[in-house]
Amino acid sequence: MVYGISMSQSDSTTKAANNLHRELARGSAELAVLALLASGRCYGYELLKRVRERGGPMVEIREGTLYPLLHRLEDAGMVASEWVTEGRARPRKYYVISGAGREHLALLAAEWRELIEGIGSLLDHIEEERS
Amino acid sequence: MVYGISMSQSDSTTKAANNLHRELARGSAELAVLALLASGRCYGYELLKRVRERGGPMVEIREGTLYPLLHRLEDAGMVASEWVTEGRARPRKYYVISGAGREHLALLAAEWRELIEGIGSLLDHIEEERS
DNA sequence: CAAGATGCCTTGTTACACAAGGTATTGTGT
DNA sequence: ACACAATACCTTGTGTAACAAGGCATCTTG
Repeated sequence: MVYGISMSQSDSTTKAANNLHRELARGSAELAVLALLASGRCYGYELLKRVRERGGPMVEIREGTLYPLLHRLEDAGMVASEWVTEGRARPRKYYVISGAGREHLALLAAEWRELIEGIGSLLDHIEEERS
Repeated sequence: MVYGISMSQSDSTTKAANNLHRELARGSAELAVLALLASGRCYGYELLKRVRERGGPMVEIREGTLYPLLHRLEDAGMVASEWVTEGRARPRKYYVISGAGREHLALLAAEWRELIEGIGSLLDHIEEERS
């Protein structure tokens, strides 16, 4: 009505409410993957499982997210990859973090801490007002 | 080359490294705005200043981000708006958080805590390996 | 022999963040 | 009087990550 958009309110409301939690975790996939690779080399499918085990419900990574991410990181020189065939198993593409990758991880982790602090201070503020 | 974009690799590398910190903070704008509005009504320009003061360097919000966000929140019923003209000053559009907005804020805050925990457990894990 | 797990990948869609631009008023410095 | 910054709202176009959905191929299990 105000902006002349031909969309019912219930639709936009539902959409907004359902999808928003995805936005919060945006960009965290990169931090998660680099953090895991800092512990040792992994192949893609392995990363998917590890994130699922240790990352909790908000850090889920899908295949359609992970593989393009790994390719971006490799193009940027943050990781290197290597195909490994063990015995009769299917070939796996192992990823290893590079020096630049570790530096970038340190930067990302620092920014992550700053973000936590910033949001935390905004959230703490409501608590004060309400008490 | 890979994506058909006429961009040298050094450019794309630089770009990736520089812009990634924006991705981490993605989606946090909504949480920040709702948190501020939970303390009391605000107008847009005021929100920009408050986030700058209390949000820290990672929670910066630009005008081109804030105003569409407020409109989305209003369309979704999370906030209500009201034009107020005080004396001879320029009219201000005040936003007030709604009941649904508070519920949504609580949900977002809970998800935020889960995200912190998940990423935290992944980051702690490297510390262990390296010690 | 079918179905699921393993393991890699891509294309198309969606949604947000932002740079850049616009409009208009008020206050400040010279 | 005039320029400039601050106030205060807004939009369009571009970039990009996340994802759903799909594909390919092998191995294991019922």
